[in-house]
Amino acid sequence: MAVHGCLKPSVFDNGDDDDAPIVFRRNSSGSKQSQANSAVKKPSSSQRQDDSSSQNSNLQKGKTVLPNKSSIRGPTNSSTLTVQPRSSELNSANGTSMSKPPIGSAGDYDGNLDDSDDDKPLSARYPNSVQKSNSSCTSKDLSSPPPNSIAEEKPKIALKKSYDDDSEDEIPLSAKFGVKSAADRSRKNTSNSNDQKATSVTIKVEQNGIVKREPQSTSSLMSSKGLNKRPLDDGRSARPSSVKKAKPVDPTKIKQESKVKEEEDMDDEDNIPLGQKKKPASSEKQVSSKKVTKVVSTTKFKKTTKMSKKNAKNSKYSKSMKVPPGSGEGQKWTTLVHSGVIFPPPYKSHGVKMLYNGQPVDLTPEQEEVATMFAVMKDTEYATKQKFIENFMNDWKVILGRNHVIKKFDLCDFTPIYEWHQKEKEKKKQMTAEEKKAVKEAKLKQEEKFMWAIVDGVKEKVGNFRVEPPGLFRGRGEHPKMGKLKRRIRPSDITINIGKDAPIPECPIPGERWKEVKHDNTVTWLAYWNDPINPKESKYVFLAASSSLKGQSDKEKYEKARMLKNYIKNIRATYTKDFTSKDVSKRQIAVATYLIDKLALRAGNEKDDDEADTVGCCTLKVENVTLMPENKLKFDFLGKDSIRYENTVPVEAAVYKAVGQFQTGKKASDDLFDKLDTAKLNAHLKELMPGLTAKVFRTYNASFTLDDMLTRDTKDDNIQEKLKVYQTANREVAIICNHQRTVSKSHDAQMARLDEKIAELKRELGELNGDLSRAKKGKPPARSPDGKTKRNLTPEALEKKISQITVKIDKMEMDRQLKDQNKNVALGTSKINYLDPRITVAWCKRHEVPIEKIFNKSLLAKFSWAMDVEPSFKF
DNA sequence: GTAAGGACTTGAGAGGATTGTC
DNA sequence: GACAATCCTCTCAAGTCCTTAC
Repeated sequence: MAVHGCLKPSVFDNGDDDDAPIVFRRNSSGSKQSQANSAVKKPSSSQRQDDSSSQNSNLQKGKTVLPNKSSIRGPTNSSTLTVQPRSSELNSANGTSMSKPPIGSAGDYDGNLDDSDDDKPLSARYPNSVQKSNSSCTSKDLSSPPPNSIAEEKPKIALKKSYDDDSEDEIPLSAKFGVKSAADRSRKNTSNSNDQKATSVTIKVEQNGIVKREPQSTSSLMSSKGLNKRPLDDGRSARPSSVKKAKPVDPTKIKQESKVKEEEDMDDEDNIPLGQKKKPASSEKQVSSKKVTKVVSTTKFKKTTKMSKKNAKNSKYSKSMKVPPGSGEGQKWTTLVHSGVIFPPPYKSHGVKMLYNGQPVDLTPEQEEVATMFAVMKDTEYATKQKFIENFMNDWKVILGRNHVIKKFDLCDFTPIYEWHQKEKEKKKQMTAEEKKAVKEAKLKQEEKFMWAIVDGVKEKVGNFRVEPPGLFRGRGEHPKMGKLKRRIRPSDITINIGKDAPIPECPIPGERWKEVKHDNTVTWLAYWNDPINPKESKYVFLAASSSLKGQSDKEKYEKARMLKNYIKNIRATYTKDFTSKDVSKRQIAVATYLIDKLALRAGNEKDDDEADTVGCCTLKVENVTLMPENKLKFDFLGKDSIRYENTVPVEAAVYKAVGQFQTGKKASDDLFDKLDTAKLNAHLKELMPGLTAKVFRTYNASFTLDDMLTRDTKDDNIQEKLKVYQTANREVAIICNHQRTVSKSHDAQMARLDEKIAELKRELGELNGDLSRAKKGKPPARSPDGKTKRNLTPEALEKKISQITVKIDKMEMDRQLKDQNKNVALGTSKINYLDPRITVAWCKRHEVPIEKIFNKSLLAKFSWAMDVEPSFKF
């Protein structure tokens, strides 16, 4: 078929852009509430998408999947997915346009035309049916190299390479892509400037033997309240974040182990597939890696962490990684001082009596507290859920005691307490500004000491120093434990982690004591307690996102995703080959990896029965995937947070066939990948790239898409236009990652108001145009609709006014469109977790966009480590 | 080999703070 | 100044992935 016929596997890929990229995107407007709400008032989401597609050629030409049945997670959960081509392909007639900076330019990461397509997220690579419907692709094409007609339009070197690829699956990538070293150099040039900066900071650390502040430009962002920041490359960076609870180091062994470590690294190379072993390594790079090995080898790593370490070694940042004085293996800090945690205030009885069977009932403060927990949730959807009510009643009855009059939920009337609560809320709202300020200051004063920790002499913000108050568990989706009482946490539940020499935080509740005090410097948590709902699980108190420890970890995450770019071609070749493997396990791993790569699915760990029934890739059930005509797969399942994932995508014929095989003879509720779990999948991925796990693909896909779209679509426009480009790219990523949000209750009203305003402006514009033509004939303006006489303006003044109103209308219409498009897409999550901030910072620098327009104060602090990136940075 | 536990990241939503509009 | 819209921060649930124990 035309659709899948164009889906060329990477292994047959000619390494070029001829297989025009698409993004398998979700139609945001079809998501969640929109299906329920917008159907009447507006064209269907899919229609809208299509409508806009005709207007906005950049992103909107796609094939729309029909909206699905009603949402599962309340009315707000479903999302309609649209298979959309990326604008790059649309901008080029034959799909060869995935723009890249010229080879050797500062922004050129690989500088290799042949790799240009391989570097792309898979989701960005395959053409869709619409795009290629007129092409001559047939199903036969699936296993064949692309037709020459396409390849011919490429530079010759690319064409030649494509056929080399076909025949050289077993050849190391480095051999296949000898040109790569040039690209490496290019990348080196790009990134070294960053390294140098980081390194210079690190050297100072070493020489002084003290912790040094971050470069001025970064620290100034953090300097509010006199917060000092530790540079990220202060040495801890040498330790892989995955190293946990490692054994103490014997300093006498350090030198010896250093040597052993190097040898081990070399041995390890044997275990790495040939393709990666020598792959990007120019000799220059290898030398630098060796140096790093020596430096970091003062730390003894367990075998299992070596991958991570090698990962770090490959990272450009590893060059500046030094172990700080006094640190050991897996060590996260040397000294740690903090004040522990703050507890919620004890319950204060309000004395308002609820009704039972119409009669007021007496409750003890403890009983009343739980009743109040339920009463204040009266307005929420939870209060109507049977499971929630059932769990609440079960736990409340324990507190009420066997002999209490309250037996049945149906006879309970919580309204008096609910009304009391509403009044309290209103009272709070009615407080004067001064009163509110006073309350805020009092709270701040009380909490100030808990807000900070001193880590290795540097003051760092603590993330969540407040112990969670008691309440009713608000599990998401159809969580079997929703409504259960989350009891009050006491000091005796809490384990404190603090430096050995630091004063142990005073227990704030007289007569009680901490459960335990530990001095474990291989972890970053300051305190934890067991979750009362899931005692197997813990709640941790960590440093804030802006802390250096978190920043370091963040940086490593993005470097790992960036590294995937170098391996992706080989990985795709491997799984493509395995689509047809006789070994079912291998075939399942191949298909699962393909789906994770292509659709940015989560790994999907096994879940217990007492958790919400959600799935990820490895836990997909047969019923979650439907084979559709023309080699399409329809996915429909509840993912993380019970957010519905709905998508219909064309896949390669081999994948389609394999999925059909995996389903054969199984029940709807059986696992699609019965031979697979996340451990096996990740173990396999690690064979393909050090430290690679399923979630790295999400980061890679997201960051790559952002970088690509920003590079491609940013023009020399005004800031507003540039910001629009950024928001569009951000949105694209959010859709790929399935980041949804509930449509605001007032959305429709807001839209209506905007429409009104636009209509009013248009009416005004019409009048002005009439006045202008009258003015040009020397006539006075016509009376306004309400009969009033208007000022007699000159044609010039009228033209100016017309121009102003036209601009206003354009802006308003643009705002309206964006608002409607984004009504159910959450942009924040990807910005916080998936988009390498260096891409944003570099783009802002290149295009003179104030970074504050993109990152708020919190994000600026969180990403302080990325602020010094060179404008030429490429993901 | 696998289940359980531990340590972290990712995620949506609530509600407060700020900004815009009239 | 009042109100609405938007932005931002905080909260805590729910994931991932690693280590440990058996």
